[in-house]
Amino acid sequence: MAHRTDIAEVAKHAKVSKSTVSRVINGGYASAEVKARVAKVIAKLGYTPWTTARNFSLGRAGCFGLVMEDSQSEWITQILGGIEEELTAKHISLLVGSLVLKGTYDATTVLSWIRERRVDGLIFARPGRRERTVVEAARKAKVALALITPDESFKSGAVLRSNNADAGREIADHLYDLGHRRVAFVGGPKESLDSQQRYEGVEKGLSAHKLKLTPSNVIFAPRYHADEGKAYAEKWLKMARSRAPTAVVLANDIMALGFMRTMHAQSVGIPKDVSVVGFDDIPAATLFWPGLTTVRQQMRAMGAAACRTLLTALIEEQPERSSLEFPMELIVRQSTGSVPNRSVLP
Amino acid sequence: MAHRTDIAEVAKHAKVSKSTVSRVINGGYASAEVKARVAKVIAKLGYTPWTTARNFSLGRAGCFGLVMEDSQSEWITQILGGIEEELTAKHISLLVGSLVLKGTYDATTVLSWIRERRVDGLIFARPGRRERTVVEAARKAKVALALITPDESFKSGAVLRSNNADAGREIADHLYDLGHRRVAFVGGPKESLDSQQRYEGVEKGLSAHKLKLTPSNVIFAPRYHADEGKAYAEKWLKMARSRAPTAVVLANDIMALGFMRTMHAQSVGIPKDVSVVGFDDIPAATLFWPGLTTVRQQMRAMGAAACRTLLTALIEEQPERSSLEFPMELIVRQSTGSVPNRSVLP
DNA sequence: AGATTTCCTGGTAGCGGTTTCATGCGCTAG
DNA sequence: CTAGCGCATGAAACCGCTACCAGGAAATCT
Repeated sequence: MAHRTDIAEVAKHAKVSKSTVSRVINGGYASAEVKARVAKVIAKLGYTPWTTARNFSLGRAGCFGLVMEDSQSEWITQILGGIEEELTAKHISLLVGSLVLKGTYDATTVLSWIRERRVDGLIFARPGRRERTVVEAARKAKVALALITPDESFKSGAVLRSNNADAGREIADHLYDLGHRRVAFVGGPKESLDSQQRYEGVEKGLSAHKLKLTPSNVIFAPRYHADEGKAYAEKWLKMARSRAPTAVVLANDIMALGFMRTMHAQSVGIPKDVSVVGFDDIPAATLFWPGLTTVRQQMRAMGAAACRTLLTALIEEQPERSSLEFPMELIVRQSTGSVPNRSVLP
Repeated sequence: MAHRTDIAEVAKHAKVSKSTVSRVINGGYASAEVKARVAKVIAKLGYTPWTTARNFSLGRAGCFGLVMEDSQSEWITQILGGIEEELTAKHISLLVGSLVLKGTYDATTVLSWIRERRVDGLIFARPGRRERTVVEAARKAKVALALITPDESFKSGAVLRSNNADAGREIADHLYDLGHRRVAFVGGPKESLDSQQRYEGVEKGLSAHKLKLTPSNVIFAPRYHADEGKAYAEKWLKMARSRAPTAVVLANDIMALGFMRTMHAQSVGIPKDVSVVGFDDIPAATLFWPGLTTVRQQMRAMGAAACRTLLTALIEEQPERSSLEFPMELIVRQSTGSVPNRSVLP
């Protein structure tokens, strides 16, 4: 029963046509007098345009989609925060889908979003090789794209990436300043561009101080997992202390925490005996003791920027490719400290 | 230019009317022969109904909204997983909004969802006192409601809650079996029903073994924060070992990790010197050493159930109130162990 | 056999906005 | 004075789908 006021009713009360009301709302031609009168009626009746009808009329979905793997959900809060910031008041909504990878890759959810035209744009957080199919489908369907990824090889959409290289250099400087001369790097999978770029950054940073990452001190783990940190810890424990690295940089926080955890269990002091640096600044990084020195990505800013590019893409034609870089922020906590005495001496 | 096939085109090719095509898609009357013919044409043309148009025609939004505080985002992945499970293939989308509480409470985003009829239903994860306004607004606007909360006092919507009491009892049993006789409980804010129920559960469980939570071993911290765990750790360290609790139950994992971290720093062994139990099973609980014994909420199941109730509410009239309880699962890791020798003796 | 009932189908009317088009008005320029 | 222009307005078309209604055919019941 509860009657719902629609634009026609507003028009009737204000003694104008539907078109005029629509123009007042969306800012078309209208005399000051009419504008005021209509606004008053809208306020009195408590009218709000029905979003679904508007979207339908405009031929759009009024939605952006966010696609990420489950495992990347550490960032979800931050990305969502950034997205919300931009989308609130823009009359655009956000769909969230995680591509849960149950053994075999299944992108049907996102593909159906595209087919059913439920999204006007898609934000991919860290798309991998497997997401290429989806990205390609989106491109063909003229769905706007924003890709949060270090991978520059995508041929369409706006790419937003963190400056891994600079972050690596910053870490190298930080460790050098603390007196470290033997540094190890534990990367993620070889295919991971993040891992690759982080490695190169650290390597460059060290070489600026005439230091090298010797091959024996570099490992690329098959996956980003705490156990890989543990595995390296065990390797470290077997080394002669005089030759063991005094600082270890791991390509993400999970591995770093795995490393620290094992060291803890073996009573190796951090940072007394070895300093540790991670990447990503996941929430758990502060909960640990010692707090993990790590590098934070500007996920919030990237989420917001992704939305802005999508919004502009809805109006203007989206350019073939665009690229935007975000600096990372070194967060120094307690897991890094001065080099142990044993290694200051020759 | 790219022509988009609509239902009329399908109708033309199949030599039937639009209505018939619609019926074939949505399962109305249609002869087997017609069904087959239409299905064939749909497949050939690659036709998919446009969701926005359908929603518009059906007078709905085709969206549910998820509302949670930033601080509860530990659960977001699980809840999302459960929701997706239910919503995929149901042609309903999900909006996510976090009510970021910037000093003063601001619910405008969600209120605008309701006003603009952008959601058919709302899922609240742990609504607090402040969310009552929004819940009330939703009720008035006939938006379906699902509330994941231990609070039974909401007057409308489906309430989904974890069985904190049983979980508390299970913890008590577990600790008793390990030989613990002096147990402490660190709760969250007094107003937190979760905290309250968890306390009562542990208390009941212990009393079943003729044990008591003495008032001196019970604390309710002003907030769920790692520092509160730390504060209790400091208190514990000051106690005479012969009288200090041999096991500490903290009302959430964050506090538990804060506690463990401080103990670590003071070289108190866990579980050698004291056992620790948390609540919630946040991701970091496994990363710590020792792994934290904790209780897991079935967030995934609750998210899924929330969707199901909302979906049925869209069809039938939603009942005034309903309530559903989910068991919690005790996850025994390494932070709990046999009681230290010192306290087995009288 | 005739009267219902059940099944199948097409025409048409919305759903609630936006947008195009035609028209009218008042002003300025030629 | 009139042509031309910019602004203001209303009528009507349109977006793509579903729902209602009417009518015919087939099956079932008396």
